[in-house]
Amino acid sequence: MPQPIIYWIRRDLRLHDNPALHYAVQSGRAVIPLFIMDIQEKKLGAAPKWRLGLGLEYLSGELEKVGSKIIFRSGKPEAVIDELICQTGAESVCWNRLYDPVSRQRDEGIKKCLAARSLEATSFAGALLFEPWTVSTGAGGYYRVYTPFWNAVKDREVQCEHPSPQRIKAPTEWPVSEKIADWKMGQAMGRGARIVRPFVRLGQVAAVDRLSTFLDEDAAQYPDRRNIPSVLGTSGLSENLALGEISPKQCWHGGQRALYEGVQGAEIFLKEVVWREFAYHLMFHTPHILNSNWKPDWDKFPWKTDEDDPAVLAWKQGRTGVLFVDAAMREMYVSGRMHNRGRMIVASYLTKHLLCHWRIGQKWFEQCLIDWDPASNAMGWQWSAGSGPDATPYFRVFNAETQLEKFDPKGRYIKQWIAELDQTPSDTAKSFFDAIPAGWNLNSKMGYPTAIMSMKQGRERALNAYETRGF
DNA sequence: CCTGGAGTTGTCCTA
DNA sequence: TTAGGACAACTCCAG
Repeated sequence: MPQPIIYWIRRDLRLHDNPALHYAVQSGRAVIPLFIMDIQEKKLGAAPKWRLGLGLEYLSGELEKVGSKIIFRSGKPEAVIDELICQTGAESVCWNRLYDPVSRQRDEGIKKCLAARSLEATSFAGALLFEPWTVSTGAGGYYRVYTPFWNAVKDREVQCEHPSPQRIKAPTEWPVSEKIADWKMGQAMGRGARIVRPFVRLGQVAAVDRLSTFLDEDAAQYPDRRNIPSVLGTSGLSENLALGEISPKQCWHGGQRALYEGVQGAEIFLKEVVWREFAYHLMFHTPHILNSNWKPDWDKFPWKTDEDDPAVLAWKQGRTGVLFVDAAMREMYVSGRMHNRGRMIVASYLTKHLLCHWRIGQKWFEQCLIDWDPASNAMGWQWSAGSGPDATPYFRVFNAETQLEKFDPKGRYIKQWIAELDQTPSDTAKSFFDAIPAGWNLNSKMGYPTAIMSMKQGRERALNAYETRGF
């Protein structure tokens, strides 16, 4: 009997269209699915960490249906893998690739270590349609602008999906596993976990189900409804894509099918999937996008960096007195997500009206979003702030009041998330006060705050600062 | 190397 | 009421 193979699980919590798992199963060996709690996972934001824990528990259940399970271990990945190899006699390790600089460096090191001992280490493209080094401009560089990137990939052939394994061969004896519950991955969520839980779409089955419903029912109205924050007009799949509960390939093929059938919103949906690819393209080629101004000139811009600034606190707490901003911030706290339009508005407000550094917003999103993704989050914030590639022009300052009239004329979104102004507040709006930390000392009886910064004055101040930005 | 068209998501003023 | 242009300048990218 051949020696077992270790399948290292990272952000690919699915059985369907999982190239590394497929490879492991096809090898004919016994497969040992392994998840490692290493320093990177320990440092995840509160909501993403909690959500990852839920995803892992679900995946473990899925694996059990086909005769397998997850071995949970904590420690440095090299050491953990080494130990598991010793304990099981495995001669091979496989995984789906990640593209952030820290993971890349780590994985490269592990690959070298294993190769030096004549052990097989194989990695696969499971998280992206178009890996960053396979897309380049005519001059051979990477893309800095979305539209040419889109044009470069839109007609590419995308490989078929890998089928789900019907059965996964188990080792004759399972190695010991830690208990994921002991890791307390939801600890930092505090009492928010109970509130957010009903909003989670957990696991590959629900994700595929949502993709089908979206393509069959919602995609036709996607061009208009995706901009309305009070309705589910988007696919809402970011949460599942972030953890690999659905693959971009599944989205791509589904979208292509809809396009072929003449569904109105199909192309926009495909473009959105490619925006995710573009974010990874940028992160791969310019990793500094994650933590400093992509355009270094912006280092001179006088954003406020004090995270304890009362304005920053008001922004985080959804108490700026600007309805659209506050509704969106509360939506994030209660549901673990935020509508795309909300993200643009709160980001414009923080960086332009309040003149606060985009890093403050980026870090807060990293704590709060269950669909948090390093590449998309960084790109989005830098786009809003103006410091990023292909960014919005400096004079484009969102007016949260105008936006409300345009995209929420009946006040439905506000009713969903703001309790104070309402005789009979909605349950979601009330639940905000149950989700937030008790230390914030807020309750729905406090009255809605007056605006900490007027739309007009904030706009003028921002335009001034951005015009004389000193470079 | 040069050239020219284009660049996710807005706002405000004017005619 | 509505439609169109200004708001900057620059970089990107294909040809």
